[in-house]
Amino acid sequence: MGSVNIKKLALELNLSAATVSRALHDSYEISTETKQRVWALAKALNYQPNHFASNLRQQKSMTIAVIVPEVANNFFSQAINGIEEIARLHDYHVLIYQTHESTEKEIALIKRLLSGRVDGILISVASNANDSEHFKELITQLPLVFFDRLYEDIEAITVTTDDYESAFNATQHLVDCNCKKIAYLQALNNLSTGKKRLAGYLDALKNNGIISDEALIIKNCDDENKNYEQVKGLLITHKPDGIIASIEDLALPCYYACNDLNLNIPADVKIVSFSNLKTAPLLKPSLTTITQPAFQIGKEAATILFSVLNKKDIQPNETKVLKSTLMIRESTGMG
Amino acid sequence: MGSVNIKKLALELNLSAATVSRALHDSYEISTETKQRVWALAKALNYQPNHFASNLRQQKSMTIAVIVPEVANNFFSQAINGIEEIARLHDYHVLIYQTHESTEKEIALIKRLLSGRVDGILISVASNANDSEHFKELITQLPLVFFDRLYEDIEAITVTTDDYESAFNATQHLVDCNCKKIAYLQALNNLSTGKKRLAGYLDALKNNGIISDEALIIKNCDDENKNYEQVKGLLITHKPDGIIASIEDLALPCYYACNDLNLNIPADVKIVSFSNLKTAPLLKPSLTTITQPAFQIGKEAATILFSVLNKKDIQPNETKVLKSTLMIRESTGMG
DNA sequence: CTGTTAGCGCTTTCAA
DNA sequence: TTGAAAGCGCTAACAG
Repeated sequence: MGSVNIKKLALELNLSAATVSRALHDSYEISTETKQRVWALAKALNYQPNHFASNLRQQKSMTIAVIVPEVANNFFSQAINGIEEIARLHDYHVLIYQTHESTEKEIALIKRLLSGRVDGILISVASNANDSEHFKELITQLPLVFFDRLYEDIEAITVTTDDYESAFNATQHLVDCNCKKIAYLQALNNLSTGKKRLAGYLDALKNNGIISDEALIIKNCDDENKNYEQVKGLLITHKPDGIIASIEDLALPCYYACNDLNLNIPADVKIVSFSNLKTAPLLKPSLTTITQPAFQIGKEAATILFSVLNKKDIQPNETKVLKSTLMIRESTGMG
Repeated sequence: MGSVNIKKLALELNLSAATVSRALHDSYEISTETKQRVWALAKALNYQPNHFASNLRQQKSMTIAVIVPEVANNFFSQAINGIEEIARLHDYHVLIYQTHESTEKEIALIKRLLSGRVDGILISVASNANDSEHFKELITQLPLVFFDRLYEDIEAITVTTDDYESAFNATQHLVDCNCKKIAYLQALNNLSTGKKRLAGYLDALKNNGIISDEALIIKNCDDENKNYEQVKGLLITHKPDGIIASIEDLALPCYYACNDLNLNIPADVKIVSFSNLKTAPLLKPSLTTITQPAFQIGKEAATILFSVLNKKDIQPNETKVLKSTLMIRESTGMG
């Protein structure tokens, strides 16, 4: 709180506060000479504008909020990176909040944000999503863009990836590798993201005349150990020769379980996972991944949000779908 | 901007704005009955206080800033996670900024933050640190805590890990594994973090009667490919049997180079890296790591910052040093 | 081109 | 226990 404010500058320069304010904003109404004087003194005294005052006055905050389930997640941290880049371009600040996959925290957060604290929101919703009620009011009050994870019953701007197609292609890839029994590790069951991935898997099977089997579909749960036990049980009981992990965290138990059961990847069982893990190629053996363009998604979502904030004409339910990349890395499993 | 404000509540309740404000803050001066009425209406109309107005008035922002080199980094994203947890406990908001390892961006940022936008700052400085001048002013104006990466010439509160000891122990570990020629991949050369790690390595060598060799020390550069080439060159020319990577990103070129040169890890060369990579145990072969308690560091740093904000008695140069963990994972290199 | 005035929404004296 | 009034720092309308 450098107590040097506009009033002080005005006093020192024998000008009015209004003139100083205008000069600082490089207004066309102010003479070059006056501007120079103001700028010089502002610099000399290291004047820093008080954002709260100007926000209060202008009813805008030059701040956006990003709400994600977790920051410590390869996808989200990269997306935030992209968002941050665009925000800086617009001289905006970025508030980051985590829901830790809890809708309750999401609701509490959104309530807090309705106070005009931010001009817009970028959100990827919590996985235990059930009730989208809290968004109904929100979207009438604040520009909002959903990225990656969204509520289907809310008409809003969304930036997602080709979840259906990429799961479909991944499954087809396993079929092409002669897998006969392809299991699926399901997550985000409540969200369109999860539903589409599952649908892609199921349709790809059907397309190849393979009858899907409920027993080959494992539902993710919060407990890491339980996930591990489930996958291990699956491998023992049903001996699948292919597995699709619908989120990164579910690929890990596959590796551990295969190791414990002396199963060879990919000789005995091939694994494909949705993942933004940088070191996927270095895993033992390399993990074949469906990689979402996280950084790009962040950039796109932020760009659209700023278009709305700047009143560019954007459809209120504009949807952008980016492409994921299937990175096939099959090794013999011996190396 | 729910246009329901204190004035509106006051009008509706036939009270003055002052009374409503006091009631909302549960002031002892207000009758229970009035409080009840105010709370009821506030809830009914979904009143949300305007932070900017109250911040302006109270000269505090209920917001802290976190400045990190990158969000998409296993250490920093986990640290942010810890910070966020503590901030929520105190009902504070968290602004996140990235410097992308550029001191210039750091300086620009800090200037922006001097406007009273935040009540305190948690920072891990950019790696090309050279000039700490911009902090000299900052620390006189705002409570600030350095975590992990700091400027040595600034008297400030710091939360770090045992960089010297952990590098020392890692080197000793390699010596104990019969390594005779231990290389070091140096990073963060300008920072105490990097200097201490290097010193730990050098002292451990000396302690074992091993003469250190400049040629075995490779300096990190921004270019990934160049790092790879350097490491490859090191392996070809000097054939080290042990390598310490002082940051996670430098472990990767080791893996790639060894692979290209048909060198077996750890049979031909053992690798230890500072790293917070969750999948380190799954790498081909497993990576032995020095893991910093990132989440804990974030929590500690934030906790100390809030102690300062709440005027608890804290030494102006309190330093906290947490312990890293050496996670040894040696495999035959055949699996 | 510059100044005057008013007010953003809230909190805090001071007075009743 | 409540109200009136002032002001945090800034900017926008209006006037000159």
